Amino acid sequence: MPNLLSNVKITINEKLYVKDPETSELGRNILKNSILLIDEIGFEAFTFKKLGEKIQSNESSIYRYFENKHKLLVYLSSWYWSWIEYNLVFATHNITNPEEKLIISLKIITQNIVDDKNTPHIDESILNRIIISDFSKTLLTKDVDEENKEGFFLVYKRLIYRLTETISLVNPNYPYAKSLASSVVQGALHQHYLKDHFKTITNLSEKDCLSDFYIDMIKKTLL
Amino acid sequence: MPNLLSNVKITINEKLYVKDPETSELGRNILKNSILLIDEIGFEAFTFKKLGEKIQSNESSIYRYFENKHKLLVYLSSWYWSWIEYNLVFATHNITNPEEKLIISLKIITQNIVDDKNTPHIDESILNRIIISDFSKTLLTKDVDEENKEGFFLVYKRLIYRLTETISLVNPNYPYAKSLASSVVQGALHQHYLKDHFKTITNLSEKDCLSDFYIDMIKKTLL
DNA sequence: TTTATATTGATAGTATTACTATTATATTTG
DNA sequence: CAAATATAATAGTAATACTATCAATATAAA
Repeated sequence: MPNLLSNVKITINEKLYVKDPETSELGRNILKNSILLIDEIGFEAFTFKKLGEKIQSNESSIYRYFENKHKLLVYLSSWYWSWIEYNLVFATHNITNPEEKLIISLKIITQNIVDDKNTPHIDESILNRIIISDFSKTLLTKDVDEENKEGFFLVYKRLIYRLTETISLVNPNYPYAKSLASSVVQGALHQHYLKDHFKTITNLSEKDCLSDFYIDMIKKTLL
Repeated sequence: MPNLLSNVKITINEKLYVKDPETSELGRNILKNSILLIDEIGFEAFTFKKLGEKIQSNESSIYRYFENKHKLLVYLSSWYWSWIEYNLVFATHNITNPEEKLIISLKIITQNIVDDKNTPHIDESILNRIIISDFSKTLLTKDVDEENKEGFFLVYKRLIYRLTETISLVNPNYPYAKSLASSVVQGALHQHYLKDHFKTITNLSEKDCLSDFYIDMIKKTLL
């Protein structure tokens, strides 16, 4: 029985691409292999020329899909957050108890990601590593405000709105719901990064689960 | 009466520079104006050539102080975190009540920064803006592990150790002291960034104080 | 005071990046 | 089959991120 996601196409802001990469073989190849190559050599060293070599295609062909690597990264990020949002909405659907809904949401947001076989050209577990290392870079630029106006970060913000609402459902009087929600989403990525590169300043390790930290913190903060 | 800091020279890891910029007029000029220029045009657009033009010096002269702009940013970050650490140690000195010490620490870490007149060539309030926008970029590279081994991030980690200890003093049984400490230090920068660019996903605004959010959260979490 | 040494400035040069433009060649569609 | 579209190949430009060399100048040591 296929998961619902196999019938749901994730829609991305049109301003992020020149030509929709989901509509052609080359486009999907660009998505798939850009994820692999960014993970392999890092976003700074990643270029369209190297990607072209990897997929045996031409640099100029890739430029017909994406204006530059920054927009490709924003595209991949939007894709990722849409996928997380889908999982969140799906997992919390019909859950009426606010506390339970919040705990499920926190788990979805903080969990280790495994590949979703319904999306053959996207490996979510690798994409997750890219998000952990590189998502911040999409926000931390001189053009944020313009790009934000263009809607580049809508999906990300919508995820945070959802979490904010769930927080407010649990405790309507808590005055920092938005800050708490954005702290969790961004902080979870950060803790995963620390786990891999700065083990001395995190309690998270391979074996244990990040949601324990956040569930404990948020329960105490809200109740 | 001069502040103690006017007599304390902030020492930076020697591997971060080719020639110590604090030892010459040109070096101090590089520090001062790199802060201004990065703030002005953003770290991505910042180049040694442009900095050379700004200070009426030569690109090649700047390379004699710093290998590349990444190391300059790590240098500036180390400087910033040293300065914060100094303020923290100074402000919590002789405070024996753990809770009080924690609250003072949180205020130092989350506060809005104003220029410290004891350091004429560094404008801390501008440097703070750079740290908010660009500090993450020093950590999120393919070379983190190597650079971490070289001690590039020691000052930052030491600040987090200090906060961790203070947290453990308040509640020795709390199991996530390290993650909580690193979340606060990193999260505070993030909330400041949201305040300036993503007002809809934070409760922080110009008029109110970020420490309220963190003090509330940490008190509830620890007690 | 001369000499040695270190510092800075000016210029040139290289490899790579981040593109744009053009033309040729496939492939698909009407 | 003709027309339109997508891709590949090549070339070219401006900027970046350096390195190397050499001259000019300042400073310190003999």
